[in-house]
Amino acid sequence: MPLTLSRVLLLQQSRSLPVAVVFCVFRCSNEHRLLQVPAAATSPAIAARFTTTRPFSTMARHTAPAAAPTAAASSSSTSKSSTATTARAAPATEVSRKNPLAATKPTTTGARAGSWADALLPYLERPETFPATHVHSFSADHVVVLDQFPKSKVHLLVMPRARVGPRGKYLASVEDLDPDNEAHVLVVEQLTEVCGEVEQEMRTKYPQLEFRVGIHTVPSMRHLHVHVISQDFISDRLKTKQHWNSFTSEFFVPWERVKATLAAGQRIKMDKAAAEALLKRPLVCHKCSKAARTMPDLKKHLETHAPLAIAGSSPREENVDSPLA
DNA sequence: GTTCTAGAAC
DNA sequence: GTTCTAGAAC
Repeated sequence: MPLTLSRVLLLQQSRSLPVAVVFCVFRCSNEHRLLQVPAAATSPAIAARFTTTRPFSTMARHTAPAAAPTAAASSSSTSKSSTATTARAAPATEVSRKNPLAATKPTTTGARAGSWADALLPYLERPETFPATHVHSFSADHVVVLDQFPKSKVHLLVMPRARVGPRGKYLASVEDLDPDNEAHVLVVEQLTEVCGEVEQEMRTKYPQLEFRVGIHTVPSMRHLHVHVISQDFISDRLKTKQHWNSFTSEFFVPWERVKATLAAGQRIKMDKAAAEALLKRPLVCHKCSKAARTMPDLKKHLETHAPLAIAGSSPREENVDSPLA
């Protein structure tokens, strides 16, 4: 039987395969070429992002039918949240097999109901219906979602589920938050706690990665979501200058700053024109400030900063008896 | 000729 | 948010 990613993770989790073996770089069937899995990478959906040559198109997307969870996915329950978080190991249900957008209901925040801007809504309404490839964990108050177009190796979204926005709707963005509203203050406290827990969990699982927690000044998605994103930016889904600048310029606002502003009794008011200008900034490496002419150039450069375990396969590795070379 | 960007459509 | 693609850049 070929040693697939799913099987390796299953064996590792059932303790029948030493962690060291999983950590090794090995070659398997035509399905996968070089496979590098960190020792602690027990979340299959995220661990899959550490597969340097596995096409990301094999992962489920927002707008595509959700894949049924693999055996490995069904056995992953590592969250130990202190806020009654339920780690996901849900079966793929009718809802999750359909296009999530099909389940959206009319909203009152402007854009057409059921549009792409509402793609996060089904996660808020029925987090229990999604497989572990989509929902990391949830409680009555929050849901932690795996971004389906991750711009880094680890990219999650933390969302509040309280319907305390205008007219009893979900909060659309941080601009909805009122520092004088007790329910909103509670939401901010809970979000801060969950974000902290998720960030810590990811730091523990992926000690070679750095993380940032924050929001986009002008979010494209309608429902309030906080990004927990690793700082490698090694991802096939990172494609445009706008993607890059949205996470590496001041367009990305640290959650701590949002929290501090509200704690000072001020509402959040974004300068959208200034923010949009940030997205058009020239490409500059977030680690060493090296300028890049094009996105492909920048992405090549980012590989030089990536931790060894997640960097793309080196020319040397590619030359070692690759079955596909 | 190919690569890459950026704007329209969804 | 993504996809598609015209045309700019090389």
